[in-house]
Amino acid sequence: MQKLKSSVDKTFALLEYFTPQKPEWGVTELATAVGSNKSTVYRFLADLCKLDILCKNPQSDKYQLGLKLFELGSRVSLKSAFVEKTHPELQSVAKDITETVHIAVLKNQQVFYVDKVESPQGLKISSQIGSYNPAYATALGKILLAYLPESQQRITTQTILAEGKVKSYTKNTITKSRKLLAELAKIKVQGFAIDREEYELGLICVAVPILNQDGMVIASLSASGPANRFEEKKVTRYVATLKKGADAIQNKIGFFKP
Amino acid sequence: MQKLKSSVDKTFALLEYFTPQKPEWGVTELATAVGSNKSTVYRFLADLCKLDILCKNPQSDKYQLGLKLFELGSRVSLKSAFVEKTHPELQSVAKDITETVHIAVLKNQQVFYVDKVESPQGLKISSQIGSYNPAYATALGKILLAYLPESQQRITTQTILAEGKVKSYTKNTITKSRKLLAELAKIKVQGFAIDREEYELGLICVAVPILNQDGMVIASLSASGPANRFEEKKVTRYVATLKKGADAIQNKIGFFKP
DNA sequence: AAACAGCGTTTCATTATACGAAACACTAAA
DNA sequence: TTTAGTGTTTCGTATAATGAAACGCTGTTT
Repeated sequence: MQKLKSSVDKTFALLEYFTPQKPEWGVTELATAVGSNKSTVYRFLADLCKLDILCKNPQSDKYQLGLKLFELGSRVSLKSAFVEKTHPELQSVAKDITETVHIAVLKNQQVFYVDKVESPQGLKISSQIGSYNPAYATALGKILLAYLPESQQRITTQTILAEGKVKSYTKNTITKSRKLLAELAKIKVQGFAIDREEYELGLICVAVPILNQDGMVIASLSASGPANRFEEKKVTRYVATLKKGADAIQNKIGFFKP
Repeated sequence: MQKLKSSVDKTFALLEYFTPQKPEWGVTELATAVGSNKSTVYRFLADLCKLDILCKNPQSDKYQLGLKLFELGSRVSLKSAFVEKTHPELQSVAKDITETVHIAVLKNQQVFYVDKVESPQGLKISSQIGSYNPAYATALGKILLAYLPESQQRITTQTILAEGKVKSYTKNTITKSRKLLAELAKIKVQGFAIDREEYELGLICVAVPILNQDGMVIASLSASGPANRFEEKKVTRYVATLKKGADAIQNKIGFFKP
């Protein structure tokens, strides 16, 4: 704490100590933990308490995170804050692969496109941020399904493939429950998903998962383009690049709980 | 801002300006809004940005609340210990009733909104998690007051309705102490509270209590929407659904210290 | 093309405020 | 009663926050 210059830094450095593992702190113990003076820490805690950023647990008489922080946290616009963090990574992946890169989440059991960086090449897929695509017919979607907790996976795939709702977009589209579950199992083993013209003829897409600290899938990252540009050896390279990108994103937003 | 002494105060005074109504601020406009110097505000924003408490929207090039704040908000025990458990129940109640569902607690003698699930219908009330509303003018608040221990109830209602503090939000708002106490007694007998346009014209809200194992009220659960959708017979059904939800929540949280 | 206006950002001398050692006020145990 | 552990307050000193002004940039107007 002594090396930090601004009060803003010091304030949030203190708040960082209030973790789920150690949610309550007394003045003295926190002061020794941060290596700072008792009265300095006391003033910070008292100030933060006045603002409800912290509050005192009456039982233990120690400080803990307060309701104001809860309020401020609820105000954060996740979409913009999230994209803000991940967009640069998409850019560097797209630059490396030179194909269009997407990041998507599962929403209403469909693939929801959160952000994209377009391929610099002339021939590229058209897609719309904020739009939906079927989960069973896209690499992004299959990743999101594959990494679902098993209990959820069964229910979700059954709902998705329910009679009358399935559509064969191409001759490659997976429409049978057994085939899809087998595909999902395979995807989880190999660590990436590939969509070989299952949604649109001539279009191939490779996707990898983005997991949080608890190993839960929170999003998927993909590269997609015309089939002729996705030979086997290139796919291997793309997957490696995508994984690096997914790692970088995980480190930036690792705590995120959907 | 000029009257605030500590940097902690100044920091959070600035953050307060980032509301759902105005989530983005430039340096100059925020400086004039708080009545402070441009460079001072700039330094605060830049510092907060470095910590991810704020971030810059690349489109507008303005500052907005960042992911770190979301993370800190998620760490508040209220959220980790309470909201995470109760949210699924809110969802199922909201799905059944198809109106916006809120859960709230009493804080500083006001209604504090802890969580919500919005109505799927187009016309719905706007509310902000983490914000406050007057207890005497809302169904959620009247429930929380009605189930207070008698000794506390007298003091609290008197404080709330003290001269000069009461506000008639609509012609239906209860502002007299005797009327409010009678209303609270009635609520406790019938087991639910209803706010018939007492806070906002056109808005009706029905609420039931959530009690802990000791029979103490710890929160209230409500459904609210436009008056025309809350006919008498529907209210009866809503109350039944809310009570089922409240029961489920009680079983999940068992013992909770408010 | 030049001048202007409006931003965000940087600089730097001034001064307000954050700092820490020590004292103080409790509480609980020895 | 003493001791040791809290949280809290005090006050002279040191440092970090401050604001006017300048800077650099962008887009618009003349």
